[in-house]
Amino acid sequence: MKYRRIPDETIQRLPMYLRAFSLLEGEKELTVCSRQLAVRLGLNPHQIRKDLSYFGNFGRPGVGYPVQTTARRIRHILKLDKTQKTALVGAGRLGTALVAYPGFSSFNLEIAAVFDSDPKKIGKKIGHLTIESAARLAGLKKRNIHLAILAVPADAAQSVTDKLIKAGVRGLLNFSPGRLKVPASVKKIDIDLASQLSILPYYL
Amino acid sequence: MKYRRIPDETIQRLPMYLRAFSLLEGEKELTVCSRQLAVRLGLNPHQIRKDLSYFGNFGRPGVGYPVQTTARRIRHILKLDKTQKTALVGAGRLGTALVAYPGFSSFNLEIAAVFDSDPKKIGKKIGHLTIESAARLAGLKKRNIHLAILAVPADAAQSVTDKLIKAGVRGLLNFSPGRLKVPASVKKIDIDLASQLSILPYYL
DNA sequence: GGTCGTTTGTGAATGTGAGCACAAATAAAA
DNA sequence: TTTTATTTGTGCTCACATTCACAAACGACC
Ligand SMILES: NC(=O)c1ccc[n+]([C@@H]2O[C@H](COP(=O)([O-])OP(=O)(O)OC[C@H]3O[C@@H](n4cnc5c(N)ncnc54)[C@H](O)[C@@H]3O)[C@@H](O)[C@H]2O)c1
Ligand SMILES: NC(=O)c1ccc[n+]([C@@H]2O[C@H](COP(=O)([O-])OP(=O)(O)OC[C@H]3O[C@@H](n4cnc5c(N)ncnc54)[C@H](O)[C@@H]3O)[C@@H](O)[C@H]2O)c1
Repeated sequence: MKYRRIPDETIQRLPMYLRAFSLLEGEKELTVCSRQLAVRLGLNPHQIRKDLSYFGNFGRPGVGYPVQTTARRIRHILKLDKTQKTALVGAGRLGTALVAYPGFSSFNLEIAAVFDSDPKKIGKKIGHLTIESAARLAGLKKRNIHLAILAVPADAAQSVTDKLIKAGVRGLLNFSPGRLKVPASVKKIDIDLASQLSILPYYL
Repeated sequence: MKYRRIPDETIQRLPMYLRAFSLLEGEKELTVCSRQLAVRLGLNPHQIRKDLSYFGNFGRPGVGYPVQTTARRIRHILKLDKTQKTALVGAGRLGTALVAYPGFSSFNLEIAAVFDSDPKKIGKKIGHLTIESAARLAGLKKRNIHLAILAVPADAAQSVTDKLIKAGVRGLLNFSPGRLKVPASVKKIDIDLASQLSILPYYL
């Protein structure tokens, strides 16, 4: 396999593939071909083959993809073969919903720390985690946490982000609306729920 | 202006433009040029001009875009000039966070009904809304609600979706993971938070 | 060992969005 | 009125993701 630039779009589809392979793993399937997988996921078999081929030869012609091996390799590519700890900042309505969500663990993702600035919330338990003061954000590097979820009000988002980056965070999932400035070395994903919902009426 | 197909990407950027224009409206600005707007939004002035030009001539050369008029026209395009009622199905952790979120109203979006299947929840108040039985979904058409947010567990998602569509819903914001089958006449937007978070470690 | 049906991997073709350059339009100044 | 400084709108080009087509690889069966 020659080197080719890997499209961001391909990376974005990997979790979907991983979810499918994990499911097949549970069903004790040994192999799966791109056609079956495409039906399951509602997309094009060519796309799946090309996506996977960026990372080397996963499958065997005439057979398909070995379920267990491929699942493992995708986990490795996404660095999900080790549990990835994530910090959550903002223990508000959205934040508490996210902490309680069990669906992250199947990807080996773990919310390992929760921060808030509200003195009334600090020290309270949220699941098995204790809400910490935002002043303690600087300690994230020592705790080996390099990812963060941002669920604070928009006007606090930039200052919290700056602190997070200073604390060594290099991946950010941002729920607050409005632009957030981050250096190029930090990967940021924005989820603007109001904007997403605003799109729907257009298609009515 | 000649007819050109409008890219989905353009539509997806319109809420962002609308938010910026609404803000400028509040600041009593009369006009804004694509360059200023681009700085604010962190993107390319050419892109903004091209996007807006799909919908006719918004701006005046040498001056820029009239703030109020343009805000109004974008609202009209997105059909946000009238309040758009939305149903929420699944009054769980995520659902309650969404109902309480005040950020939808600035787009003229309103969560106008909440449904759940849990008898213990039905009848309870959530904000100023009363949680209704999922059996009452069929009444959505009469209540003029054509949009829905899906915040139910994955295994209930498809059956609820089918009911929603039967009830006349034509736009869907789906938070449950896994593929959801909908007819082509229905616009569906998937938000898979676990997948999004799974992408971050790759870039570490 | 040879043939046949199946499935992968990948170079090439296609389609589409983003970026660019410039002409036309506008306002303000000369 | 003419000139100059801006800024829009848009055809064109470029970059890139998706789709296609086919050769090579593989297993099964004879
Ligand atoms: N709730 C939703 O459904 C929803 C939907 C879309 C977007 N959002 C966005 O998500 C973010 C959070 O929303 P929410 O509804 O949970 O808000 P919320 O007000 O319920 O919670 C925000 C929390 O952040 C904490 N906080 C404020 N400043 C802080 C700081 N500097 N450091 C640490 N913590 C701080 C507050 O104490 C509070 O607990 C907002 O930006 C909002 O726009 C929320
Ligand atoms: N909580 C999160 O932060 C989060 C994150 C990512 C994705 N999600 C997804 O969002 C969805 C909801 O998550 P949640 O954490 O709020 O779950 P939850 O279990 O807290 O809430 C689900 C609600 O749906 C109701 N419900 C179940 N079946 C129903 C039916 N047939 N009709 C109507 N209501 C029904 C339940 O009674 C419950 O109140 C899930 O699909 C989940 O995967 C949630």
